[in-house]
Amino acid sequence: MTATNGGPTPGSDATGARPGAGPDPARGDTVSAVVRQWQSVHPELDTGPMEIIGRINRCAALLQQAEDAPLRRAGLSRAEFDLLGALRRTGHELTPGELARETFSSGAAVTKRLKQLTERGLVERRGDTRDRRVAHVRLTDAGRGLVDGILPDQLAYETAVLSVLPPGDQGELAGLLAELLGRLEGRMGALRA
Amino acid sequence: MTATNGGPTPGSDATGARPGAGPDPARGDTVSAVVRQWQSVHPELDTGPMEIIGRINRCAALLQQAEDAPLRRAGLSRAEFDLLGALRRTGHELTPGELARETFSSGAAVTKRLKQLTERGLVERRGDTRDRRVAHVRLTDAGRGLVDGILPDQLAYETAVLSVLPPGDQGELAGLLAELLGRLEGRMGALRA
DNA sequence: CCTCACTATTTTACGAGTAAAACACGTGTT
DNA sequence: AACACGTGTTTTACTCGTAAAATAGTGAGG
Repeated sequence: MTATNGGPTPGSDATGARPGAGPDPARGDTVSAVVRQWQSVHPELDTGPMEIIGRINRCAALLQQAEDAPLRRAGLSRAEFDLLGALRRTGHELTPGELARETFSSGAAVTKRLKQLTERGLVERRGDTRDRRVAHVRLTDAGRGLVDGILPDQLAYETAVLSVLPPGDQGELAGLLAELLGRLEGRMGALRA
Repeated sequence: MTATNGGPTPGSDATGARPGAGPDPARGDTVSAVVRQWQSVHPELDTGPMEIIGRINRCAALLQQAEDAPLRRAGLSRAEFDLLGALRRTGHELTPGELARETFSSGAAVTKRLKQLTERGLVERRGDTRDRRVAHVRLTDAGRGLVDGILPDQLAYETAVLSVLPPGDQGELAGLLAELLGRLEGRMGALRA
């Protein structure tokens, strides 16, 4: 997964939405339609969680689809971009293990991506001199150039997509998501510990 | 996609988070740390979109991981549950094509899932009498029982996970997500049309 | 009736991720 | 020194999803 996104496969909703029928902008989103269906079948259930979780999942799916456009133009998947981005933003070499943690993916996935990115000349590896188990990965000049070239486009694209919401709402949304995410991450950390 | 990250597979964040270091509950979420890193490398860029898209992606990844627990106990993947749920909440038979649209997945994926679910005795199919190309799928009694048995657990689990946010914030978040999703879906629909 | 164009569904080939096993090395202990 | 154990990375076997091709069937023209 990309550092930023981490979506399971795109498009799984807790609720299951109705894309078939064209969305009616005046009546709300597809998730609210699904929730109404459930309510009419099981009126006794509290469908509150679907209104948040279903929408987060659906938004993630839609945003990802839209968002990948500038990346794909550069021939990169989101996962690959996240890996390169982790190297770029930390500014120093990272080991495969660190990259896996940084991009929320398995070590095996990182191994495969590094293989491809190395073949494409975007990253280089060198072995650690003290501990020969570990490798150190860094961006090549081409890799750094690619990231720096794509990032502005990517951000501009995302800005455009999000511009359907007024800036005030964007700030509020970012704040609420930060609160939710912070507490979820704390809780997960607590479970692990 | 994500402005920052773009992880397609589960867990991709627009920003690329730092799970390696334990999250510090007091200092914010992993996404804000990633955004700070980007800012220090490229101070001229507007990283605003990452604060929303990165967090949505990351939340989706975390919630899905947590959320799937009750499902897996019943031996169902999220995708399978979505398919069964679509049949349950609409209350009538659906064709494979309708199921694909309803669950936001490809027809091929639906074909595979139907095969498995049919073998497990959770759904049944019958051919249309007029148009022999189309099939009609319905839940068996076992399938309906399974969905009705799981759904309350699933919702209770989701309620517990979301309880890290006070109810007022939950409502606000649901509202903002509904607005975003409604407009995104409208825009996508407009692009298609 | 035959054929062309279109639609619904399934099949095929393949890409990408994961978990678990396999490797390859350090490190502490005796 | 030798061994057991832990850790970093890669390999293996497998699942699942997709895109595109193949299959099957309808319906309008001619």
